[in-house]
Amino acid sequence: MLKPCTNRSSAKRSAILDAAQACFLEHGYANTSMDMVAATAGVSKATIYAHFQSKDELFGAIIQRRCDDQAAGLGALAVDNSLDARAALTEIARKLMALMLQDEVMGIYRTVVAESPRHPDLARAYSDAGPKRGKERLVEILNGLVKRGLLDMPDTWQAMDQFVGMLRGEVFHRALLGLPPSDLTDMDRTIEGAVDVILTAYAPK
Amino acid sequence: MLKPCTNRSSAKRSAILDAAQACFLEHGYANTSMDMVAATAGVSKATIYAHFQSKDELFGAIIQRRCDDQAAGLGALAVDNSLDARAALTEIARKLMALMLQDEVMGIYRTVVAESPRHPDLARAYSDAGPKRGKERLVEILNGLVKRGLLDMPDTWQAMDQFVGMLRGEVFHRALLGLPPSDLTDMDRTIEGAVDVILTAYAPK
DNA sequence: CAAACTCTGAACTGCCTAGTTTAGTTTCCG
DNA sequence: CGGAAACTAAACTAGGCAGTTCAGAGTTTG
Repeated sequence: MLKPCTNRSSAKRSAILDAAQACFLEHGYANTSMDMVAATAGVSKATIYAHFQSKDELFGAIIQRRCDDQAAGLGALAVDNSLDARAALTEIARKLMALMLQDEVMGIYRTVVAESPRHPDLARAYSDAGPKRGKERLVEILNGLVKRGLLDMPDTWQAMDQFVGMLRGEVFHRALLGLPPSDLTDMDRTIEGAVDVILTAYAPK
Repeated sequence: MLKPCTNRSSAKRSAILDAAQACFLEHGYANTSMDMVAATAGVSKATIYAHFQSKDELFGAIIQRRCDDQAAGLGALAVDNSLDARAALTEIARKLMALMLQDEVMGIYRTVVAESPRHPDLARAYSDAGPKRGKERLVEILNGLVKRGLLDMPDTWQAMDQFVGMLRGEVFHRALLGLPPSDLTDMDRTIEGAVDVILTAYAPK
């Protein structure tokens, strides 16, 4: 009864998740009603409650699914082994920025941040399944560059955090608040700047 | 009628703002009812509507007031002119981190981020009155260091953004999601690391 | 003291919400 | 084909919410 498992059923389940995601990201958790989700999914409200016990559980399922998708996208973060340090860092930075600034990703982040005081367990789950995995992947990549002697990082984890921090900066901040990007937030300049700083600060002796 | 202006009146007004801020930050905008605010403020709901036209306006007034407070706090960002570059940057970083990580500041930021899709004008007002002013102040300070020949920054604004970005990093991210700080987010190490990187990257020739 | 201003408390309107139930319909699979 | 599982539409419960209204009480000021 709770989680039907035929083909038809799982199709409906997906439709519900898709619709709910769209609604939650657009209107926020509290401003989304189950009727709205039902209408968007083209499904009756009873069906939603056949698949998910409550609005909360539905919300959790969406975050979970998004994290899985995002984790899959992290595969794209691989870097060609023949590149020099500058090219490799620039490549990573471009991919990472593109990943982070997707509307969906920003929307999820906003929603989780918004609800984190009321859903702390969910915030943790999101952080572990999403950003944490991404950061681990980045550390691996940087370690690769260090092993090849292209960079000299005493603490790869910290260097990664600094790199990501610089990339986020104003661009990310404006995107998070939904403000139009300004001249000062030109992405390419941000990337180039961050790469320059990292290269200078962690140049091999 | 709309904005009474005697002493008693303005005392009530403050009480309402204090209570509303506490409620909004704790429960979020959508989950806070005007009855809740009235009860917290020890005031009747009618009185709230005598001072503020709507829940939205009340919300806006809180953000505005917080920004003013925060702007006042930026005065504390002054730096002793006798300090060398490392000491000056460390000093700024400490003050900035302390400022950003206050519960109130984090709460406001979370709430504004959460509501930005539904209140874009408010997001802009917040950004202009809060973070933007802080960043301008920081640029001034960095320019001071550049003029004294302690740093060589081709683009002070970008360097500032990088500095702040590195400072935020994992610490800020965890605080925003309400996660407990981990070993990896030790504040002093973050500060020292960011200062090191900036010093190396922007050392005068 | 008295008029003008301000606040209170409670009731009230009209609407929206999560979640349930019911009775009837569609789809699937053996 | 027949029964079981899944779905639908709509009504329903029970409650919460923004915002209004008003008679009366408290406060300020001239």
